[in-house]
Amino acid sequence: MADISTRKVNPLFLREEELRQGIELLFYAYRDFTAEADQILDHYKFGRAHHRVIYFVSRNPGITVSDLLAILKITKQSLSRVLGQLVREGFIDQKTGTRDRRQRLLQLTPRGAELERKLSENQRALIAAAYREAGAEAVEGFRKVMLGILGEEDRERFTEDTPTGGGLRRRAS
Amino acid sequence: MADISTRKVNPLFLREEELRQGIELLFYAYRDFTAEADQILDHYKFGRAHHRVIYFVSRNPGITVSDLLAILKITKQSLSRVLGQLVREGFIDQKTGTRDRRQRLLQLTPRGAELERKLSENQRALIAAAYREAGAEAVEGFRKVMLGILGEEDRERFTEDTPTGGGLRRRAS
DNA sequence: CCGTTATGTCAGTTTTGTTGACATATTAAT
DNA sequence: ATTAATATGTCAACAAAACTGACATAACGG
Repeated sequence: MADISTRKVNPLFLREEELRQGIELLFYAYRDFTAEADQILDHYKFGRAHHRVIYFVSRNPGITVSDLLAILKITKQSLSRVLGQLVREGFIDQKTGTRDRRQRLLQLTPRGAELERKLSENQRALIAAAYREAGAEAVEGFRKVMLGILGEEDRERFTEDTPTGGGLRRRAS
Repeated sequence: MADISTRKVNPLFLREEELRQGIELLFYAYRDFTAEADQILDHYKFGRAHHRVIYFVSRNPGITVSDLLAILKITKQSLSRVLGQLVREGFIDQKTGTRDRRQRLLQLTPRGAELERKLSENQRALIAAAYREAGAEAVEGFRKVMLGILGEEDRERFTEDTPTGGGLRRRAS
């Protein structure tokens, strides 16, 4: 099946080495990308999970708990722990929905917004530097490939100009 | 504050949005990319940590424990747990170094190599599909941006044609 | 011989995830 | 109006994967 000679015959055959490099690029980039904010989080005694919650609440003010769960793909018990901490310590605000009073709409408090800014500042700077160095054309390629890697369900988040939560379609449930 | 009209007035707005998309592309792509192999690993009662060890040992046959630690950036106690399991269950082989008999050179057993192939097959297929769909030019852009994101120390791994461990320079220690 | 290095191990802790069961308030449907 | 479904929360137990700190052993290098 994976005969070496295929390489010469089939121009679409992607070299093993090229693909392995792709795997490793993802590993190293993600490792170094997340390492940035972790130091700041330590200072607040928070972890990466708190960061993700803060980030997506910031991106989608007024998001419901279940929509947040759909994004994070974790259990409500896991979310509850970190979300509870963030609410108790005054970084996130819950207000009962007006249309549906069962919902707890989430939004950052000023304090939460300040932490969010501090956290993503580093990451934006890192991305910005990489974008600047690589050039606009490379960025377009980066986007194309990344969109191909992530699941179809989430792809639309990047094609619309509404933020993450705006176009949240209901899950199969 | 975040008035929609800002977009027309402030050229930094689009930039901000562009950078946030970059952050999210990394989050979603990594989440979905790793989700693939996790199911196979469950079957062996292994986790993502085992996968990383298997992967990098495969890429760098005869790698030392400390070089592996430098790549993974975890503590030796953490590594010891998963590495111990992999050795005991016959996926990885340790042989005493000949030049330096303190070293335990790591390599996959046939069984380990089989698992590695099974695991990365999915990931390679995912990358391959994304590459193929995006086109060669986009792939070059992807590589450029990713290299800009990951730390300078690891960048050389991708410029040489030797695999990951080949050019492992000594750490500052 | 002695200091350093490479590796391993014991013990305890933290973060972040999991399952399963159950409780409450609210909405929607019959 | 009652009942079923939904949105959320909570208790409890557990597991994976990281951490710190302390200590042990073997081998290298001067």
